[in-house]
Amino acid sequence: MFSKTCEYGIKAMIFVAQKSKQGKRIALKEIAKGTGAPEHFIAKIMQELGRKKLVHSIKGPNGGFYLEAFDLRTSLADIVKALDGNGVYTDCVLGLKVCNEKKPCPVHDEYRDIKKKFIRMIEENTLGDFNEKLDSGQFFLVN
Amino acid sequence: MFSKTCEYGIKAMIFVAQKSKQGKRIALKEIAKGTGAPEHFIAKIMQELGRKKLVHSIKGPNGGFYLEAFDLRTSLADIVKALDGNGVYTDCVLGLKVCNEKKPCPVHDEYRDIKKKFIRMIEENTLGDFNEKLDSGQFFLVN
DNA sequence: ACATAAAAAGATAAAAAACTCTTTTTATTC
DNA sequence: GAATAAAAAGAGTTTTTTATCTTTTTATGT
Repeated sequence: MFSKTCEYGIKAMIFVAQKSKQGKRIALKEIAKGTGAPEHFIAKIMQELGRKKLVHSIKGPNGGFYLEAFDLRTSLADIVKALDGNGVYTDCVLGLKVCNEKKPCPVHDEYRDIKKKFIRMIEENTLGDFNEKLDSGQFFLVN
Repeated sequence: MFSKTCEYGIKAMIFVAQKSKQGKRIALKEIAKGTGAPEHFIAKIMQELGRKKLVHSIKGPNGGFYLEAFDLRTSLADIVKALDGNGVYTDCVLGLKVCNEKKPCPVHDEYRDIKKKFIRMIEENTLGDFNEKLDSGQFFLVN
């Protein structure tokens, strides 16, 4: 579904969002531990998310990654688009280059609805939502 | 979503099903052309599908791949399982090792319904269905 | 200013997926 | 039974993804 890069990225953003709420900055090492991602790999991912302004960071002692309150409005879709591109929106399930309403692939019609729901899911779930749900023990991020 | 291997495999099976209906055997070269897959690559894929008995073949002149009437009951899910494994059934969208009803990931509940629909889609669409729909011009397999 | 702690950047390596080439086996037809 | 046509099998290459290692830059506290 998502690339490993994207999976790690999502987990990391949720993790940072959580800690960030307490006004803390989080070091790569902690993010790696907290998400189960290899440290240097998650470093690259955070850099990319940083370039795309989805997360912020400060170098040096007491530095680390953090989110502004503002950033809690970031949706899963934003992260996915930043790391995996727009494939979720544009690609045919069967990988056909030509597949649209006029020239539908064998499952195009049936998939339309599924795709719509999936996109709604990633667009409507924000880091802020996850923070709240996590507080109330409604879900877990286990490795 | 699916691996390239799987995408090619699905297209190839639909293609063979179509031709097979006319009692023809189809050579790799034709399958490659018909699906846009590299010939030697689709060869490997057909071999694997052959081992798993989803398609049959005969060597030598006038040989090629074909399906029995029986095989038209093969579903997309059968092909996906043969080539990509059971990930679609078992894996968490976020790639978490632990994600279930007791320890749900952040989008587990919402994804449950989507997954269910997706699985229904691949299980209920068979090669036979595609043959029929194709005959009535309801869909296309373009590259 | 210096030591230190952290991220950023760059380069490299390992693993997996996608793709290709060559040889062997099997069936067919003449 | 020789020539031929096709798939099967095996080995190899390329590309992409995932992961690691090293160096540089930047900020902080003393």
